Amino acid sequence: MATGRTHRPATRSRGIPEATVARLPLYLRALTALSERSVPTVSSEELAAAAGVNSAKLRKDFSYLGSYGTRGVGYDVEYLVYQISRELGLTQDWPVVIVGIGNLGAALANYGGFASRGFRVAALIDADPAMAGKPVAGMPVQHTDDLERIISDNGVSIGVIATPAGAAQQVCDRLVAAGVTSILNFAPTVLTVPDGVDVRKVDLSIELQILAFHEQRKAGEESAADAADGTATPAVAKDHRKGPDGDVPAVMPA
Amino acid sequence: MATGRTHRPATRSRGIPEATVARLPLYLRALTALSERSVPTVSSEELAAAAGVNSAKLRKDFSYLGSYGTRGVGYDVEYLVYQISRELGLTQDWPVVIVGIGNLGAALANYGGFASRGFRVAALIDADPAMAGKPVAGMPVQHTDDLERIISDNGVSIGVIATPAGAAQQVCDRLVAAGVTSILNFAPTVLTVPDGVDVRKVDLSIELQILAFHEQRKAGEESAADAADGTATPAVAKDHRKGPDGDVPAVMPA
DNA sequence: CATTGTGAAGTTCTTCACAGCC
DNA sequence: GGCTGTGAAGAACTTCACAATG
Repeated sequence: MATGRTHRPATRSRGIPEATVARLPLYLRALTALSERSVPTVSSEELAAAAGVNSAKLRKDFSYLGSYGTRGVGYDVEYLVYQISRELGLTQDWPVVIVGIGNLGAALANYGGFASRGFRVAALIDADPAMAGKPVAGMPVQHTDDLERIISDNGVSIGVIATPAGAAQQVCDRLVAAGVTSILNFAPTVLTVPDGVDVRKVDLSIELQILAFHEQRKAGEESAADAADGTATPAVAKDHRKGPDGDVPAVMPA
Repeated sequence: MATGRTHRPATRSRGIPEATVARLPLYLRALTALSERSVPTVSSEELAAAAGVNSAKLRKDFSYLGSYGTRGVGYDVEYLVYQISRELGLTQDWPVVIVGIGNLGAALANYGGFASRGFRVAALIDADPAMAGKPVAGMPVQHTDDLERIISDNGVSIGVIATPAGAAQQVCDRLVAAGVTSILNFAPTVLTVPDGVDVRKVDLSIELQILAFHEQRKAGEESAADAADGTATPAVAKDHRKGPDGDVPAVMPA
């Protein structure tokens, strides 16, 4: 399955676990906040709390990057910010295109979090001719016809798909053919891509469905046996919000 | 510090693995598409392809729900749709509130994927007095002052936070105090909640950072494979994304 | 006999617990 | 003394492979 892999001596990192990679941005965000407050060093315990993970996990994660801490002291904030940024490839500029400028696409275009992390929105692309030229987030929307040229001219390797589900695969194919090798997909559909292309997906309704599952679990402990029943009994499950809050008070943020 | 311990793995006897729960919405989406095409039955192989997972995993996932298939034949589409919907708690109506009606909040309010999955946007809430009364997605924005009443009146147990990072924790505390027990957080900050409250997180810039990491890795290995010869033939690709997916694209460890 | 359902093996991730160092 | 770094144990998840079965 793994295509012929060659050594990549550029970075010393020998395979950082995917789970760790997924947390690095979290650490980076917490560290950036500390940096802005001019905090010079931080312990794994403090940083872990700020990032919402446990300290053993954080230390283990950092151990994959190298030994960047000082025993008895902690980690140098600035130094860590730099190391993690470098590891994530954020020391360079990544031009991205957003395809599909509907409500979500426009919101993404306006989202400040991209620019502040080394991502530059190079172009906004939409299939609707009526959108062409219209300014969104201070930049004119361009037509899909020019997709290939835009990708090429700007050296874009990361594309964001915010089109309706029906158009996503087609857009994806064109992005990939034009040279894009990483895609962030907001369309609620499974994208098929060639080897070597990374796809991450964000599905808003899926997140809610997962919450609903757990919510349902909380709602009642009474019905014990309603599982592998087999009988398709049209559930009459009625929405029954839990009692008038008689529970835990909000946690006090430090 | 954050909550000392935020356990959730209280997986009782009949607990469905979290990784499986995260995939159920994916299966449901694929099944719904088949259902609309009036396909009566589907094999694990076919359904797995449509959902972007491998068939062994899918069968294993379904085995946690019960024995809903027929050996030699496959799964009854309608029946599975019902069973998964029930398992996810989608046979009931879930009123949700969206707090923070900026670009993203408005996009979420307009997102059709919620309604079609049993989620009903019960109210839009914003702290800006200028927004109050303004219609967004055909419904008037209400002021934060009324948050508690809105939650209570509508029996809301799921809240979506789309405010700036600085306001998120405060909004979260109020939602929780008012009775919300599941939160979908779009603000780029770690939320601290009492035990019993679920938080899922979607962070757009984190997703891009993870892509950037892999993108950086690719730089160096010449992709002799898919030269863009115009044939955007998506070979049977693998959506080799890793991670807790359901859980990690943007999942909060809690 | 095609396909499910599932023990068992394999892999990845998390947590523990403590040696090692400042 | 305080805190990092990490081997090892443990838990969760994935994949294999094949018996079971309609």
